[in-house]
Amino acid sequence: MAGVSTATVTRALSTPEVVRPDTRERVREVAASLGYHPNRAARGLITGRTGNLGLLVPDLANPFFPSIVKGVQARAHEADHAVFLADTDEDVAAEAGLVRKLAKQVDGMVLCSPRMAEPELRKLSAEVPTVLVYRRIPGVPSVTAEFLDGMRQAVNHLVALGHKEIAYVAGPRSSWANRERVRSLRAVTRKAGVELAEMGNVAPQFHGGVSVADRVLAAKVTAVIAYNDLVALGLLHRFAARGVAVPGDVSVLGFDDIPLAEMVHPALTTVALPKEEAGQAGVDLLLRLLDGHQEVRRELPTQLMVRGSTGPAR
Amino acid sequence: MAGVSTATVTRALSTPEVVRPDTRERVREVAASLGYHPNRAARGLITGRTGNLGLLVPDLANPFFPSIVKGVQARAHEADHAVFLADTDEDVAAEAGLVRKLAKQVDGMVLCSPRMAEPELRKLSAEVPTVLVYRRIPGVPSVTAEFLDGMRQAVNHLVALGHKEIAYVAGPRSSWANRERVRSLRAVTRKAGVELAEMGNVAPQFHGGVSVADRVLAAKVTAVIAYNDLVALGLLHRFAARGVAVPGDVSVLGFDDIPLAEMVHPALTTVALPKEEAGQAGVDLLLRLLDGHQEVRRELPTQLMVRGSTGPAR
DNA sequence: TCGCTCCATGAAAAGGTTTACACTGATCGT
DNA sequence: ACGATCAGTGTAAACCTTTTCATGGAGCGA
Repeated sequence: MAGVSTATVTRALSTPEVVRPDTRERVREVAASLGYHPNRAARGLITGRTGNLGLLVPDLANPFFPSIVKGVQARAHEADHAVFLADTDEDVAAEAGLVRKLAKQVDGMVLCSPRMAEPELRKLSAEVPTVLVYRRIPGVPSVTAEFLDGMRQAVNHLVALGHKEIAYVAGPRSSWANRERVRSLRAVTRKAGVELAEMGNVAPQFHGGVSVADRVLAAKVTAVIAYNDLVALGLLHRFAARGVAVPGDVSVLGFDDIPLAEMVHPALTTVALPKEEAGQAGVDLLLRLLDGHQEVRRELPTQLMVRGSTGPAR
Repeated sequence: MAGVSTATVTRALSTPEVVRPDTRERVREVAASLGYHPNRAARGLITGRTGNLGLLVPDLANPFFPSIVKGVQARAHEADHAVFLADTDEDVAAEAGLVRKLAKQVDGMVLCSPRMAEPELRKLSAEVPTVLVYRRIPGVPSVTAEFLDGMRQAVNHLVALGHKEIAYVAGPRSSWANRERVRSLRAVTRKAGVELAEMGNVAPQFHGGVSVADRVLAAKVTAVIAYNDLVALGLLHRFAARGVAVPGDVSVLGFDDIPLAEMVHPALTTVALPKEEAGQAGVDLLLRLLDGHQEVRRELPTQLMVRGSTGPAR
């Protein structure tokens, strides 16, 4: 319709600088008037790039993840990539299979804090360009946050309030994030001369916090740090039911800063992890990886959000 | 490698019954040992089916939607389809564009309560097979819930508790769901002889509830039904801050039954809408639509969840 | 034994792009 | 005025499947 060959059409659209300006404009106008867009499947066939990214999350119902998905989504669309989403429903066994299935149709994958074992994950990352979000494995590009610094802020805050004995409610043993948090917390409390009572491991969910709340009280601590906000909310819930005042009797501190943290009463003091930013950074790293660059790792800052659930020690 | 042509390979894998059993097995073994899987893009080129579905949600940060996404996701994977996710960030203007971009790469789209204007939506559904979730438009397949019945349960519950004057905090004017809820609520309250005070419209979010809470109190009602749970939680938050007892002074009732509803104190009484089920049903309808069946509409049941935020009228 | 049917398989086209290569005409230097 | 260069464009192959059509051989009835 523009009186040119298909080759010129393709050039006018994807490498505009090589066609004469008037031809280019004509082609583009006709394309627009026809609503023509190149078929991505056909293009992928020859370029080897699909323009699609895969994103894997363990459980979208955990409010931590939707924010990450949003970040990935937004950044990917900016870069004109579409996003395949897979939710494993915390099914570790299914994870690898899902990734492999998706791998065929994408240029690369963003894996969001998978529980998968390290060797498996490493193998996967050799098969398909992969970026890890909130998990770190040597040699695999990853986005994480400064857990150590976050913990330091949290503990310093509690110390400043006069707390000397702190409980930590641990998350799943197989979770990398939990191991990191424990490690950071031990280091920080040792340095601060604070006594640390570890308990758990609980499921990283509301009911996990509910189930461990009574043990926390029995430990006679004046403050408790939870693996994440959901667990902290579970603690708050059970404390309220037992008539334990927060922060009067015990201070509660979470991790993640999910939206709910602000909505409950008392609002939850928590260490905010970058979520949308992490998703965006994940996509950035992945796209750069696809372009041959080899940026290995990015570590984002954390920020203590002081709200109502922490106060002076009893 | 199996000593057969590509044609036989494709047959052995996709229409096994037409090749001789021994050939079939040989091909399959070789395929497995090579880790061969047909390239979906190339297949799509000729079959016209991509095996991909598109899913559009207005805001993944609204806890109502992740559940739906999970449902869509799960059902799609069962049917061996992958899911493209798009989050419009409540940007109505971008919605149609996003859908059109995605439309090229998918067999069909599940549109989750889009704000888009009806004519636009109708046009879109002519361009690409479409199923609407939580929105109904004549002639377009859709999945909704029995709002009227849900409202009846809610109002009957309040009436049984002795409430005679009820406020409704409306959601966005452009939202179909809001219009439905208002319509149902008016019908039900009229029949029950209950006085209805409507206020709003507010954003369907926590801060929407916070911002309207004082007006609700000023209206001197004994119970309030919120557009959705987030708004209800906003109300609870502000009531708590003002020292208004729930349900002592005022009963609060939400809509949706998002996970948070159970986690706050007092736990929120709410009308549960099927979420995962709606997502699954959406995929079911879409797949059936793609097979030429024309199931037009599905309406799922709702269920009042009585929790702590409602009690006898003051 | 002949001809027919039917089953299993192969050859080739088709699907919508991109890209290597070839070609044309104009510009430039001499 | 001639050849070389270069910009702009077209031709055709390639990407990886699926599917239509053709082919060959076996089985069967007469």
